[in-house]
Parts: sequence; structure tokens; C-alpha cells
Amino acid sequence: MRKDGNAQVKPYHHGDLSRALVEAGRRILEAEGPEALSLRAVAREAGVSPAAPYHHFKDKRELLEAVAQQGWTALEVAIRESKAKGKEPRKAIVEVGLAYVLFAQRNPKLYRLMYDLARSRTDMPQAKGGAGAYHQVQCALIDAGEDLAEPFNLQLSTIACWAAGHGLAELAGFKQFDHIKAAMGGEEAFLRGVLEHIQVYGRQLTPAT
Amino acid sequence: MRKDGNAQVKPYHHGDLSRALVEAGRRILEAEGPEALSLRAVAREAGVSPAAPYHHFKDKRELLEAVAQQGWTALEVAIRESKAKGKEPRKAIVEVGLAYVLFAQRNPKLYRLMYDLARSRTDMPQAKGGAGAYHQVQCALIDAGEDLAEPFNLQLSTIACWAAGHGLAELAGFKQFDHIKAAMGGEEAFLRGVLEHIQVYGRQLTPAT
DNA sequence: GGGTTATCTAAACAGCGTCCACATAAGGAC
DNA sequence: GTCCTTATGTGGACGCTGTTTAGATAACCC
Repeated sequence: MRKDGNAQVKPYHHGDLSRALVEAGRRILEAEGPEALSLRAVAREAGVSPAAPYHHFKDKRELLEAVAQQGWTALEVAIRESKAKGKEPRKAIVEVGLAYVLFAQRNPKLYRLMYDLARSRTDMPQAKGGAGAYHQVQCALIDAGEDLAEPFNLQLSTIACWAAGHGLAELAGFKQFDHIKAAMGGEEAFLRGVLEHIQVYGRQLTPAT
Repeated sequence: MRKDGNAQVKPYHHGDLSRALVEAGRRILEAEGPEALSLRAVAREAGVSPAAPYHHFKDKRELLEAVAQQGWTALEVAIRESKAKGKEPRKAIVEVGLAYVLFAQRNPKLYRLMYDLARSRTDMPQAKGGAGAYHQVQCALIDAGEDLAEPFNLQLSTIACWAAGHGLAELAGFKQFDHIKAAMGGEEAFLRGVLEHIQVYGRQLTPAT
């Protein structure tokens, strides 16, 4: 950001390339899709040579991880905010699930990137700025725990909760559900309806196996 | 498959290339992972030039779809067989869910390919040799329908069922659950445990919203 | 046998991730 | 200020990819 006379001269050093690359990655992902998200395209968008990113990320992968990390953080924020909406703990669980799925619906490509990277790491990341999105779900369950029938296993329930939300997040985008959404008066109503039917498995169906 | 004297001469025409390519694709996917699954590698494995597949598939994508289709068919078979195991309709639902998740656990890369393609088509495929895996789940729910509390929506329940199974299938591979699996005495016990906790959302938690 | 059609090859194209040698500039020691 | 070190950029190359084109080969049908 230096001026030479009155002509703006692009400085040899970018100044904040690392951040610029991550933001360029996010723009390309949302605007042109994951198949267009190449290292070279990111460098191009940042106005820099194809080799420059290697001074900030050891890999293409490492850059994508940085993009995905923004997503995990944003997801945790969305979940945390949703808890305020459901005053009763029991309703809060549904609100958390809804917030989770809506996040995935509104950032579908980012959400996909997050899980693509997590899967090939065989490890679920937690958002760094807090105890993590997973923990947020667990807390919501603890709050409602007294209302859940015994035998109740907190860990298994948290996993069940997360699995149901994640599964719905991936399924809800399929267009064969479009007419159901329309019949129910919108996407949010549809999502809420499915979430409220997620007891389909469950102990009352298999008492004392 | 023709002999010239005693030396085996590779014939100019393969004879059954289309099938050979799909099988080569499946081998490479399982053995070397999705990132190694290139059109050129498939052609190489089939002993054919990189351009040959284009006489049988218009795209790399179309070849992968053929591989994935085998997966959808196999999944439907697995679900159908699992229904026989649960004699009571109520237990059958859990058995179906378990069969679904176990299929994903045993063919993780194939399962991923199936959904990767489905998502970019924004459409869920049904296995062709029957009414489809989705339909199988729906039937299991119809059988158990009388045992499910009102108000009951079959379509929403089927989606809920599928979502829960799919979500668990993706989550269960994460290694942070390894110690829970060990504590529960194996993967199948773990999966069953989660499935039986999937009532976490559900109408009894949000009566008459 | 001769013409049509299906199938395969060889060679080329642009784009990709990555690495190398080298250029440029910023920062600290004196 | 000058000198040296270190961080950050460029340009060019490598081998890989998906895909297209022109031409070779063989099967099939009249």
C-alpha cells in the first residue's frame, strides 16, 4: 500500500497475503463452486503468482483447512445463538438442530468442505474460539436431560443428535423433497417437521433389547 | 481373447471394456482411495489408452456414476436382507438402520462416492433393481406404523430415518469415538446404541408446538 | 468382397499441484 | 547508514489430469 508519485504501484510484497488467500478461497468456493477452487485460482484472485501461497501454507490442503476453520467457528456461533431462542430446554434441542441444519443450507459448499476435510483427517474439528460446536450440542442435552427418559446415555445422545442434524443437512438439499417443502409452507417448516419426527428409532421402539 | 500361434496377442478391441472399466474403477477406489481414481488410471488398469473410455462413457463423471450405481444396488440388497432379521416390525426398523450404517462402514469410499455424485446432481438415486433403498426404509416404517405415536407423518419419518442413518454413517468413522466403541464392546454395539438413542428430537419433546 | 460402423491409439491441449533457482524487500546488528 | 539474515515474492519447469482430434483397426452386414 505505497504510492509512487500518483500511480499506484503494486508492491512486491503483499502485506497480508495469508488472510487474503483464505478470503479469496471463500469467495471462489461460494461463487464458482468447489471444482473451481484451485490453488492457482486463489493466487490469481489475490493477484499473486502460483507459487506464492507456498510461503504461507505447506499445501493446498492447509489453505482449505483455514477456510474450513472459519466455517466451524461460524457454525458454533450459530448454534450458541440459537439456544437463546428456545426458553425451555426441551425446545432448545430442536432449535439447536434447526440452527445447525439452516447453517448447512445457507453455506452448502462451505459445509461440504468442512466435512470433506474432516473425513480425510478421520477427526472432527472443534471450533477454536470456545468449547466447540459439538460441546454446544452436548450442553443443550444436559439442560434437557431431566426430561429425557431413562436409560439415558449423554454421549450416545449427543452423537445421535449430531448425526440426525448432519444427515438432514445433507439430505435436505435434494430436490425430490421440493414438493414436500412447498406443501409444508417453506423450508424451515419442513426441516422442523423432520426434526420433530426423529424419534423413529429410539428406546420406546426397542424396550430392553 | 484370441490366440495367434502360441503367443497371446492382446487384441485391438477389448471385448468388454465398459464392464472392465467399472470394475477397475471399483478396485482403484477401494485399494488406493478416491484421489487416485483418475480416468487415466482406470484406463491403465484396463490395459487401454486414455482416450478409450470415451467410447463408452461421455465423461469421467459418467463412469463414476456407473461405479456408484453398483453401490446403490448393493445397499438396497443389504437393507432388504436386514429386514428378515427383525421379526417384530419395531425391531426391524433398528435392524434396517444398522444394516445401512454397517454398509457405509464396510464400503466407506464407495459410500462417499455415491453421495458425492448424488449431491452434485441434487437428486437421490434409487437402486434400479427394485423400488430403491429409500422405499425399503419407508416400507419398514409402514410395517411398524401402528406402533408409532400420533401425529405421525410417514414421509417425514422416512426422511428422519434416512437422515439419522446417513449422519451416523458419516460420523461413526471419526476416530474420536474409538474409545466409546471399545468401552461398548465393538463397533456394532456402538452403532446400535446410538440408533437406539435417536429419539433425542421427537414429538414427546415438543408436544403441540 | 465392400462399405458402414464401432472401437481403439497416438498426439496434442490447457489446467492442475508442486518444486526449484532466483529476485526483492524488510528488519536487526553494528 | 551499511551489512547480513530472513521472509516473501517471481518465473519456469515437471508430471499429472480430463478431454479432443485425426487416424488406425476390426467387426458386422449386405
